Amino acid sequence: MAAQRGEGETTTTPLEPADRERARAIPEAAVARLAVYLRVLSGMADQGVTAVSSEELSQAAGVNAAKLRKDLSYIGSYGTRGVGYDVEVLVSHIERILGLTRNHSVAVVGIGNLGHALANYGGFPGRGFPVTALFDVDADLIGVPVGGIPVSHIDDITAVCLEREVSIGVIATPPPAAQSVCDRLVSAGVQCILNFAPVVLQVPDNVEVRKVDLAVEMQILSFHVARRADEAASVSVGNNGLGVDGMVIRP
Amino acid sequence: MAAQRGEGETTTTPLEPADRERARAIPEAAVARLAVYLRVLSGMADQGVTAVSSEELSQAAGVNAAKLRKDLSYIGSYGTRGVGYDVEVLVSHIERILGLTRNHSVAVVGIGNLGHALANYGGFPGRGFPVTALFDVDADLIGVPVGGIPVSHIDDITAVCLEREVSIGVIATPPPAAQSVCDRLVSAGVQCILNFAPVVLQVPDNVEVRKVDLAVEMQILSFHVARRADEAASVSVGNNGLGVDGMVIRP
DNA sequence: TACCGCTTGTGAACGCATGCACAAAGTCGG
DNA sequence: CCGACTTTGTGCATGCGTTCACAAGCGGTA
Ligand SMILES: NC(=O)c1ccc[n+]([C@@H]2O[C@H](COP(=O)([O-])OP(=O)(O)OC[C@H]3O[C@@H](n4cnc5c(N)ncnc54)[C@H](O)[C@@H]3O)[C@@H](O)[C@H]2O)c1
Ligand SMILES: NC(=O)c1ccc[n+]([C@@H]2O[C@H](COP(=O)([O-])OP(=O)(O)OC[C@H]3O[C@@H](n4cnc5c(N)ncnc54)[C@H](O)[C@@H]3O)[C@@H](O)[C@H]2O)c1
Repeated sequence: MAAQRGEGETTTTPLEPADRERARAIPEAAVARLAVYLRVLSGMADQGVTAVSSEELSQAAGVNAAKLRKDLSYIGSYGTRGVGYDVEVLVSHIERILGLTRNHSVAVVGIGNLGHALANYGGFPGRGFPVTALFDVDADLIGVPVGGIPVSHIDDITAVCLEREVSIGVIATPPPAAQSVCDRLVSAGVQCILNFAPVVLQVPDNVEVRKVDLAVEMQILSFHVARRADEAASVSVGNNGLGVDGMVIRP
Repeated sequence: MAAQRGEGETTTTPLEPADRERARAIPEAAVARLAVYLRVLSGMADQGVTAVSSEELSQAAGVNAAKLRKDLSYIGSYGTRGVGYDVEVLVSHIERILGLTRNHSVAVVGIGNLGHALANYGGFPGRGFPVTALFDVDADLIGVPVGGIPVSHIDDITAVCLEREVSIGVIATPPPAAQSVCDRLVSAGVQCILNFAPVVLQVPDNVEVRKVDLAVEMQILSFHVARRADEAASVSVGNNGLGVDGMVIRP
C-alpha cells in the first residue's frame, strides 16, 4: 500500500491474477526459504551454471529435496521433468514473487555501533535494498555522512521518509527509544520494520515487523548446550543406553 | 508421553530427572519465546513487580495467553491458580532451563563492520554471554583491543578457544571465508555457532548453527510489501484514493 | 469451614508444515 | 518412433505447534 502511487497504475510490475492467488497462499516459512534459494541460485548463475536439479539445489540450500520442490511449486511450475530447473528462469520468478523487481529504500534509525555497521554494509544496495536515509538524535552526528549518506535528525523523519520513498525502516536505537521511533516510522508511512532492539513493538495491523534478537539467539544456543550437557550426564550415570522413550541414545 | 517413565515404578533418583526429560521435549519455537518472556520478566523485576498473570505477561511479550501458559507448562508448574506467577520464581526457572546459570564465553570471528559492533556491544556480558575472544586475519588488527579485548590471529583459534573455554562462536567474516572459519571453530571444540554470513554452513550433527540473515529478513518484508501492493491493486480498479481498509494511502 | 471467583494447567481439536512415495511428463539414445 | 530413464509436481500421511475450552486448584471472604 505504501508502494501504491495514486490510483490505478503502479510502478511495480503487477502480478498475473493466478500468481496473485499463489503469492497469498505461500507459507511464511517457505518465503524465507525462497529467499535462500534465490541467493544460492544467484551464486550459481554467477558461476555460469545454467541448469540445476532439485537434488543439487536442495543440497546447496541445506534443505530436503521434497521440501524444495514443494516450495517452488508454490510459485508455479517452471521446472522440466527429467531435467531440472533453468537457473535464470527460477531466479526471475522468485524475484518477481518476492517483490524484488523494484528497489526498496531502507532507512536506518540509530547510528551507533550497529547503525554504522548497517550503513556501511555493501550487501544491501546490491540486492535491491539501497539505504537512502539515516536518522539519529545525537547532534554531533547530524549531517555527518556514514556510508555516503548524511545523518538526518529524527525529527525530520516524516519529511525525509516521504521524500525518499522509504519502504523499510530499520531500528537500531537503544531499547527505550525503540517504540517511539517505531511510532514515528509508522506515521511517516513506513509499513515494514526490521527491529534490532530487544523490545516487543506494538504496531497497527497494516505494519509488518520482523525482529532480529541476538540475545535470544544466544539463549537458544545456550539451551542446546545445557540439553547436551544433561544428556551426557544422564548417560554417564548408571544408564542402560536407552533414552526416555526407549530410543537408543548412544549405540 | 515422552515424560513417562519406562514401566511401573522406576527408582527414585534424587536428581532432577523430571526437568531433564522436560527440557528434551520443549519445542524449539517455545524455547525462543521463553527467552523473550525472560527478558520481559527481568524488566518487570527491575521495576519492582513481584507477581504477574499469564494475561499480563502475554500482552507484554506480544503472544497469545494460552500459548504462554503452554510454554511455561513445558518447564513445570510454577504458577498459583487464582493468582498468577511469581516473577522471581519464573525468572530463575527459565534461566535454569535455558542453561543461563552459567556463563557462556563468546568468540567473534571477523572484526570488520559487524564484528566491531558486536565486540563493543554491552548487552551480551550482562546477560551471561561475555565476549572473551576476537579473531581476524588482517595483520593490522591483530593485538588491537576492540571492546577491551585484543584481536587474536585466526590461526590461534584452537588454542585460544580451548584456553578461554569458548562455547559460542560468532561468524562475521565475508561469505567466502565463513565455511572455513566454521570448520576451524568446530575443530576447536565449539559446538554452537551464530552465523551472520549469508552462506549455508555444513557442520557435523553435534554442532548447533543458527543464522542471522538480514538480506533474507528484508526480502521477507519485501514479499509482504508486494503482496499488499497486489491486494491494493486488485481493489484499485477504478480506485478512489482509498486503500483496502479505507485509510488514505499517500496523496 | 464452606463457598465464590479467579487463574492456571492441560486434554483435545485444529491447522499448518514436513517428508514420503509415485504418477505424470519430459529427455535421450537407438 | 519408441522405450528406458530421469526428475518434477503433488496427494497423502504424519507430526508439530497453536488455540480453545474447561476442570482443577488456590486465595479470599463470610
Ligand atoms: N551493537 C550490537 O552488536 C548489538 C547487538 C544486539 C542488539 N543490539 C541492539 O541494537 C540497538 C543498537 O545498538 P548499538 O550498540 O548500536 O547502540 P548504540 O548506543 O551504539 O547506538 C544507539 C544510537 O541510537 C541513537 N538514538 C538514541 N535515541 C534515539 C532516538 N530516539 N532516535 C534516534 N536515534 C536515537 C543514539 O544517539 C546512538 O547513536 C540496541 O537496542 C541494542 O540492544 C546491538
Ligand atoms: N555489516 C553489516 O551490517 C552486515 C549486515 C548483514 C550481513 N553481514 C555479513 O556479515 C559479515 C561481515 O560483514 P562486515 O560488514 O563486518 O564485513 P567486513 O568486510 O567489514 O569485515 C570482515 C572481516 O573479516 C575478516 N576476515 C576475512 N577473512 C577472514 C578469515 N578467514 N578469518 C578471520 N577473519 C577474516 C576481515 O579481515 C574483516 O576484518 C559478512 O558476511 C556480511 O555479509 C554484515
